Amino acid sequence: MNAPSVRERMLRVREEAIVDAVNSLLIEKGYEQMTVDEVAALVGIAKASLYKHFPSKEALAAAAMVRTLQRAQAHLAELAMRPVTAFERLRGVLRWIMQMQYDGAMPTLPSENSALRGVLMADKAYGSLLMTVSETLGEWIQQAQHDGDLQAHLPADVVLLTLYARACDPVLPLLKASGQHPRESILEWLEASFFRGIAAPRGP
Amino acid sequence: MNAPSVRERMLRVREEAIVDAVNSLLIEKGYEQMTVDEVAALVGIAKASLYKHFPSKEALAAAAMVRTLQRAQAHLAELAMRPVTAFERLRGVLRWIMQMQYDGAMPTLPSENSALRGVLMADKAYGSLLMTVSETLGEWIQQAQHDGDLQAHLPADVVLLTLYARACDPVLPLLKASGQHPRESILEWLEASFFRGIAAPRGP
DNA sequence: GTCTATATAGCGATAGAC
DNA sequence: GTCTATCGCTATATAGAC
Repeated sequence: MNAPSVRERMLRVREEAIVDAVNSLLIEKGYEQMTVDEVAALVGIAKASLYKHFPSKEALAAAAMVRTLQRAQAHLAELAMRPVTAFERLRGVLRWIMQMQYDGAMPTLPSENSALRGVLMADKAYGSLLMTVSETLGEWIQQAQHDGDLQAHLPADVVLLTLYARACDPVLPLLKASGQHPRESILEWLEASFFRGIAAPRGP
Repeated sequence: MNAPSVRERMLRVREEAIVDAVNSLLIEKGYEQMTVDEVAALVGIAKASLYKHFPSKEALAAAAMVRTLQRAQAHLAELAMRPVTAFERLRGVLRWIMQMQYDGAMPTLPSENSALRGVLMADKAYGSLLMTVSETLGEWIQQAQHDGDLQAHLPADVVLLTLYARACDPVLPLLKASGQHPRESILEWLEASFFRGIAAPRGP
C-alpha cells in the first residue's frame, strides 16, 4: 500500500477533530440534547461541511462511540499482556472505566430508553466491536471464577452487565461534582463496593 | 374543611389519569422522546386540554416523578414501622426499587445529562421530598453502620448515592429483557452484588 | 374545560454558489 | 469541500369557538 497522501491525512485529522467535538458534547449533554449546529460550531466549520464527512447525526454519534470502544479494546489488549490473574485484569478494566469517567472522557453508554441505543444497535462496526470486547471480558470472568476470585454461582452475563453498567453509573460523576472527597478515595470506594459490596464482612 | 365537591374529585381523577399516562411514557421512552401529543392521545383528550391542567411538559414530568417519590416515601414509612434492624430496612428499600423496576413501574431517575434532571432540580416539591427521603435513608445508613452491618468507613453519602443509583441501573431491565433468568434469581443476584459485591469471599 | 386549528421555534438535512 | 441560506418537519405551546 502507498503512504497516505497529504489530502487523506488532512481528511483524517479533520474527522478526528469532529469526533473529538462529538465526544465532548455527548459527554456534556447526551445524544438527544446535542445538536449538529453545536458540533459544527465547536469544530469551527459550517454545518453543511459536517455532512460531507458524516451522513447524519446518528453517524456522528456512532463514530464517537466506536472510537471509545476501540480505545477500550486497546486497553484490554494491554491488560491481556500483563502477567497477572484474570481477576486483576478485570480490576484493571474497572479502574480504566472509572478513570475515564472521572476525567470526563467517557460518554455514558446509552441506557434503555435513549435514542442513541437504537442508533448503536443498528451500527455494524459498533456491534462487532462490542461482541469482541464482550468475548474477551467473558473469558476473563470465567477464568476469575475458576480461580476462585469471583463468586462462581453468578452467571457470567450478570457479571458482564454489572461491569458495563459502571460506565453509565451516575454515582462517580455525582460524587466528583459534590467536591467533598478526593479522587483516589472515590475510586477506591467504588472499586471496593463493586467487588466487595457495601455490607460489613460477615462474622464466623 | 368541607368534603371535596364532585367537580374537584373529577378533576383529581382526571389529573391522576394524566400522571399515569406520563409515568408510563417516561418509563417507555424517557423524557426527551416523550411528546405531549402522545400523552394526550394516551389519556384520550386533546393536547390543549392537557395544558389546562399542567402548564408545561416539564410540569407533567415533574408531577409524575413527585408521585413516584411520594410512593417511595410511603414505602419508607411502612418499613419504619417494622421491628427490624436498619440494615433490614435498607434491604427492603433495595427490594422495593428492584421490584418496581422489574414490573416496569419505575421511571428511571434521570442520569447526569438528561433534560429531566434540570427540570426536577428546579421543582420545589420534588426537592423537598427528596430531602426528606434522603434524611430518613441517611439515618438508617448511619444506624446500620453503627450496628456493624454496613462498612463503617464508607461515607454515608456514598452509600446513599449507591442506593439511589440502583433506580437508574440498566442491569435489571437488560437481564429481564434477555429472558434467560427467572425473576427471583435476578433480584437475588442483584441484591447480593449490592451488599456483598461480586468477588468471592476472602480466604482464611 | 374541551375541542380544532394555528402560531412559533428549533433542528436535521440540503441546495447551490464558489 | 467549504460556505450561506433555506427547506421541511416536528414538537411545544396557544387562540378562540363552544
